[in-house]
Amino acid sequence: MARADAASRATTLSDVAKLAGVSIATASKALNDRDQVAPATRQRVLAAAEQLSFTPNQVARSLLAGRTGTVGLLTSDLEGRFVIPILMGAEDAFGAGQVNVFLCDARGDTIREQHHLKALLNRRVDGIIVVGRQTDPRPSLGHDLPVPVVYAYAPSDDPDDLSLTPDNVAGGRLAVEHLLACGRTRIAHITGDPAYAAAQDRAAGAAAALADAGLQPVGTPMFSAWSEHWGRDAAALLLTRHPDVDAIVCGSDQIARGVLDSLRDVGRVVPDDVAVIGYDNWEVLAANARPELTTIDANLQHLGREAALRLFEAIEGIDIGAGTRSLPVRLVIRASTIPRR
Amino acid sequence: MARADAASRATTLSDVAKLAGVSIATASKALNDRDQVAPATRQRVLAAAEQLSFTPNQVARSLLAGRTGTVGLLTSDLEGRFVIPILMGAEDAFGAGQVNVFLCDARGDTIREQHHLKALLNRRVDGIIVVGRQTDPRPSLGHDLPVPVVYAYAPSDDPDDLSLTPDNVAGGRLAVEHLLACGRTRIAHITGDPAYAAAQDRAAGAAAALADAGLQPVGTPMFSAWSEHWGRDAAALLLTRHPDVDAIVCGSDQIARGVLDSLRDVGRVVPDDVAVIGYDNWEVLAANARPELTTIDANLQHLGREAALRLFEAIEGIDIGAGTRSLPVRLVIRASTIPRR
DNA sequence: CTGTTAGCGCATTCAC
DNA sequence: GTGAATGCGCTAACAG
Repeated sequence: MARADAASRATTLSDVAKLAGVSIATASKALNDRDQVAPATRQRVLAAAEQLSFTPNQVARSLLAGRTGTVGLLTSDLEGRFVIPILMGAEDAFGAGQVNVFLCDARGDTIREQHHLKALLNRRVDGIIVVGRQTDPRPSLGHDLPVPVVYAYAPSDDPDDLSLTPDNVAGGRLAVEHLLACGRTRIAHITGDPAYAAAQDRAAGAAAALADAGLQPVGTPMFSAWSEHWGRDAAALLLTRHPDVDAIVCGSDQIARGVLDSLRDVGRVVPDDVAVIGYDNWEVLAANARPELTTIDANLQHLGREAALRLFEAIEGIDIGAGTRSLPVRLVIRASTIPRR
Repeated sequence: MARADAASRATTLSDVAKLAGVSIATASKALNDRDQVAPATRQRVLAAAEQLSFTPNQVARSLLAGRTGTVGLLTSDLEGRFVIPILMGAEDAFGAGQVNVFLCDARGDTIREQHHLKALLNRRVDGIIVVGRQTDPRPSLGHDLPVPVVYAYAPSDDPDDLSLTPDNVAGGRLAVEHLLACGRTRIAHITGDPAYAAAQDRAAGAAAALADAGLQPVGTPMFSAWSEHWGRDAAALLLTRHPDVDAIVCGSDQIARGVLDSLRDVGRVVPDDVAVIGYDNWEVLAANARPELTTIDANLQHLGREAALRLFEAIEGIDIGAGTRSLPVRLVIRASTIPRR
């Protein structure tokens, strides 16, 4: 196990000052590039610091500055595949600078969330990002907090908060428009739990795009679960009722995998007979599908980065506004909609 | 956006003391349950603290105590599905108590790792957990650190460090033993990249279990990529060469999914004709497979929790020992090895 | 240019 | 019991 001799406390500024033969004030100035110090002494101090491998105690600095250079990342579920890229993006944006991230997983429990919130505040974080696991609005943390808050993925239910969420309506629209561009006209929609805003929004976007093109959807959107199983069952049902379908928009990559499976079972060739498009661009599912799956990518890492940048601005005192902003999504084209050359 | 009136600094202990009409020393004692304070005054202080909704500044406390109640979680890749449950387990073990976690993603870059390490040290974390993405040994952070370190998943290459890693040999063995118990005797192995210790260890465990049973493996272990594609190709090849195979141990759930796919293509019924077992218990893949996939679960969340607990002990000054400890894995039985009743 | 002084917010001696 | 003083490590005023 790694544990240095506990006797030797971390070297402190006064150690450096002593070694350099100056006061701790001058040592501080020298190390912080303040200009009121003679070049020679600065060199001595720097050398001393180097020799002792001195690094300033951020805790002391934080206490003095009233700012810690830390932010809290409050999430509801870590296992969800949505929060991870967002978290990466945020860590990315921050990590580049001088700020570190406190990760707190509330496990979807309000009590625990409050507990974590309080802990973060006690640690004097400079700001907080709240990351939800659905795009449905979640309760606001309120406005009586001493630090700014940005909501990512799950928007706050309070329009006075700033929330960043992926544009699911645009995603649904994008999917249909791609299929239309591929020459499809008999387009059906199989998606997940109707209680999710994500399901409703994507369906709405898809429907709107169809309407804009003067087309009717094939059947009504089929809602149920976000699972591969449902994708299989739904596709089987769909093919019986509407054998003339030539494209299926799926609410998730999981569903799309199930759909592909069923299509293969009944001998329909993808994309020649039926084109299939997923949602999420979950690599392990989309890139390994047969054929590989065209899908919508919500750009979550970018979303996380944006949230971090906005928070950073707010911390700097800049007004970042409020409301829920829908961030653009993008189409990832693979073989399930475009035949290979 | 949420930002309280910046004018009102956070209420401090002296505010409470003033309101309660006592010195800040007594206020401190009252709030910290020290016994040298009259019940009446304690009540007054508590009431004042409540009224001002006072919460002690952890930064100041940390500076004073020399301990921050924070730990660093240094990981190489967040997107890897291995680090997430470990991270959850650690967050879990810590979150219950009074410690918070700094998350640092080094993106697999040594430079960035050093950078983060330094930042964590400057923030005076009480300890560090290093989480790798493979079970291959990784470079030690060294022993000249002022805080204890525990390595999770990827062990340190230095035997003087404490490392916790899943027991892949036992996993391979467990898989084969289960198949043997199911009455299979013609067992093949399809796995991933041979450069991974995980692939080698699992293969070794499987081979040992076969040998113990006095059986020969069907063909030699097939190594290549950790992908569904490879699973399909390998299974197809295997069936041509060894049509009499009655069970396949797969190095990952992804590979197993590909194997299942190929088996279905050629009309082999799982598990009746051929039993299939995966590795990782990656829910989205295993639970949605046709049939659902029996697999090995590495208990990563438990591993994360253990790492956190060991680190905590080390912080408390308890000797946690050193070396690489392999933590037990478990079998998750689903329909791909046991026919449904 | 340099050093002395004064805190940041809190917990802990020690007198009273 | 209570409160004045001390200091955690550092930076920002000043004064020299």
